[in-house]
Amino acid sequence: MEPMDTAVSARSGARGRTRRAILDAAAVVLAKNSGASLGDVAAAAGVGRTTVHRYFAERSDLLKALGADVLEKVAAATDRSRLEDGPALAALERLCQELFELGDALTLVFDESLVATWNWEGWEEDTDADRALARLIERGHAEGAFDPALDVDWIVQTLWSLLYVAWQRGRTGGTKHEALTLCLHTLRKAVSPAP
Amino acid sequence: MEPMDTAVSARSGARGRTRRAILDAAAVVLAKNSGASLGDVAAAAGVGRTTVHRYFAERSDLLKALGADVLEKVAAATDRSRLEDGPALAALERLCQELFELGDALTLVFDESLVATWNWEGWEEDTDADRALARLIERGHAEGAFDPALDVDWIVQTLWSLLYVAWQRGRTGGTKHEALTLCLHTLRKAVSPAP
DNA sequence: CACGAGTGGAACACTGATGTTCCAAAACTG
DNA sequence: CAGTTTTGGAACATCAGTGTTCCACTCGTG
Repeated sequence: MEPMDTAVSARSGARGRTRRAILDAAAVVLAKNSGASLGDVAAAAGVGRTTVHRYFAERSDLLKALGADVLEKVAAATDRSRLEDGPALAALERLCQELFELGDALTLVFDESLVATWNWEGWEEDTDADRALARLIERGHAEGAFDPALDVDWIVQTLWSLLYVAWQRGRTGGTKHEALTLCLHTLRKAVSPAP
Repeated sequence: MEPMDTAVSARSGARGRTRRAILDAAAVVLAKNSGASLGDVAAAAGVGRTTVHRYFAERSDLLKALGADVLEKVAAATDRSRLEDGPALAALERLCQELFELGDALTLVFDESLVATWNWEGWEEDTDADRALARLIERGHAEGAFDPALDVDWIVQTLWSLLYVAWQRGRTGGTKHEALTLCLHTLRKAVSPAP
């Protein structure tokens, strides 16, 4: 009855739930202010500051776990998108929709000072998700569905930045659905070959 | 003997130069890590920490001045772009080129925790530059040069995010010129009406 | 219901950044 | 070159965040 499979597994009921609460709260709080204190995170999670330290000894441990958590979510979203299926453009749009659901988590990927934390820890090597996306884009290029003037890296970065902007928009002004529509619409035109 | 005319004026030779050095260094350092210490900024500017305090009493004063400085630069870039002249798309591309030259300064605009600092200080009301850009986009809509599905705010945000991504690319990988080309190419397709 | 796991809060030492003061050295100005 | 301006650095008090320990409380689960 011990999951303990890969890196981060669901602990026994009570602990697992608290851990999640802290991680989720941290994502929300740190997305707004990457310099927020652990006290802020604790408050947002509805737990005591001591409890946070009980789960993550040091601040950097929390940040590292948060990074791993985001990575896991991205991996799951990528998986669900089945990037190998159907037309490349449609697959990219599926991925976009899935990633959009990650919410504040995707904001973290954009934070320089946050990413720097887990940058010097054997990271930076591409994940499976990164590779899958790269393969999709190459396929799109081969199929003539993607603009050949835009290299893989540029399309990846553009995708993320449009997601970021769309998420910010949903946070302040209009509907999330409307924001996603704009994002997809813009992305489609951006990656399609010039007419 | 008191300049103090408008907001930020050029002080007497020596002082003005030091002030600029600090402001420029702050832009570079804070762009990379918004939580950098004043000591870091001082070191990057090649001045003593005391000197920084001499020009900006509190940290928030430096941040505020930095914000004003960026705004000023954006205003100047907008001005140079002459947004009222010629086709809307061409004008937007001119603006894009000018803003790209701002370098690290444009990264600051993207930093949530930085913007938050000067957000609660009577800011947020649109500047002249904001209005000029909004007018340009509306003109583009009227001329049929811009996609009617994209509202003003979305186009503005997209412009800034593409600039951000392009600048990051220039910082790590390829040429600045190459990055700008990709940025312009993508922006053009993104804002043009769907075929 | 009883017992242990899980928790919150107070108290503490410690660290790094901040902001201030003072003074001697350097830089600029006339 | 004399006099003022500007500067760097040392020393200092202060403060907020961090990380630790301890103890009493309250869950939930058997």
